[in-house]
Amino acid sequence: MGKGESTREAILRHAIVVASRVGLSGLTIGRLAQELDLSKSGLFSHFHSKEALELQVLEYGAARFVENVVKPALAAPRGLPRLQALFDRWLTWSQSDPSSGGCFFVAMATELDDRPGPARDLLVRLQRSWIDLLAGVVAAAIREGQLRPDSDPDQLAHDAYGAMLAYHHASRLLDDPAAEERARRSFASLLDARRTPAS
Amino acid sequence: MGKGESTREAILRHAIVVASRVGLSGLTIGRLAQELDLSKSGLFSHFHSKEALELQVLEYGAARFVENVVKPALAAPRGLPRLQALFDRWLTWSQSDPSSGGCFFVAMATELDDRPGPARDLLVRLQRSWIDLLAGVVAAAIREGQLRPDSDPDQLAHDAYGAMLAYHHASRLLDDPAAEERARRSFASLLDARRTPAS
DNA sequence: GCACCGAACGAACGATCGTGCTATTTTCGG
DNA sequence: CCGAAAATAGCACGATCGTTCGTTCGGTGC
Repeated sequence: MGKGESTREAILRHAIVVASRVGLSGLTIGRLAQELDLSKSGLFSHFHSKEALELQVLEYGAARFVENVVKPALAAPRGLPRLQALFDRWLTWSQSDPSSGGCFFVAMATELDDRPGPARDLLVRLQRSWIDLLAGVVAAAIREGQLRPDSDPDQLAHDAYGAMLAYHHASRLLDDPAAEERARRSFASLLDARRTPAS
Repeated sequence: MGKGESTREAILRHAIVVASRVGLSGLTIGRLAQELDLSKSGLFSHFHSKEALELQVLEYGAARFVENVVKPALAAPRGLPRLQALFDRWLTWSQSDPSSGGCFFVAMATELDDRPGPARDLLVRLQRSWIDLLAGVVAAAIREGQLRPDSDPDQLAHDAYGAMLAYHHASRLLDDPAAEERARRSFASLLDARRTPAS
């Protein structure tokens, strides 16, 4: 890995933390340069435009999400255990180090939902594939006979996302100490309502 | 209502629409002035500071929410009907006119959750009182014997908020045409899981 | 008719935004 | 160890940010 590549990664790593807190529009070249002890132009030359920086931040975030949430959870046996592992990792990711501003993608989702452009398009693709992944694991759990066959995988994926968003809201805005417990309860209820009697 | 008061209200009315889309930080004095055919300084003189403008926008949004969601729903008989009316009105409010950027408070919540200051403090108070109101109506439904007595009102309020956030995400970011249907289903499931056999 | 006041305007401020140029330094293969 | 290439710095630009100041204009009370 050349020098340029390593500083580029350092930039992106820090940019994610900043963007989680102040959004992509609040993510400033000047601020980024100052906090990383670089010159504005030196940092800028890695990306050639603000928009390219934003896209790379999104892609880097997605890569980290796959690395820390998806990949480890896929080690769990398919069906319900894998679904539970995904949710657990997801929750852990949302907490992450306290310095980080919660789940990066939650912040991006509400910022970009009204801002057309390549960044929004990319985020939509990423989020769709994540929800589809969730729904796929749900479908597997149905095939395994762990969830009732009339369960709607997309609806469950949608509701699981809602539980995460509610957790984020309660935890980060309202400082509710019971937020994590509530999130786990929400998710457990979603599963219980669909569980087969046998399982 | 004097001249000043009426233009101040026109400013706030438009500011809410803008802020729903681009956030409070994206809400610019210059932009606001341009879109309302005022001079920057003329508009500014109504508020004396950007922060005061932000606070008034939040307060104005809260007043509109109470007017359009809370007050009409309180006309429904207490207990479950009132809870359902609140959710229905809430959903309608989130859709509102298509020009508006979805639920104003959803946008504010994720923007301000990592930005300490008076604006965040005010928003936290507003959101807490809204969730407490929801929980109160749930508690009434329990006393009425419509929901099982072991139901946790705070958890249900929390989950209802999650359903709204998931709706917002699916509808505004993912352009999911089934978003509204999913939101209604989510909320119905929340109630069904807690309904008393008799009701 | 004169004094006053609220409302709005135009111009300017320092700061910061993203973005180009041109040097200068640093890195690294031969 | 040298020279090409990559990485970074320095400086400047037009635009826009929030904010301040002095001024103008229409209306209202005395």
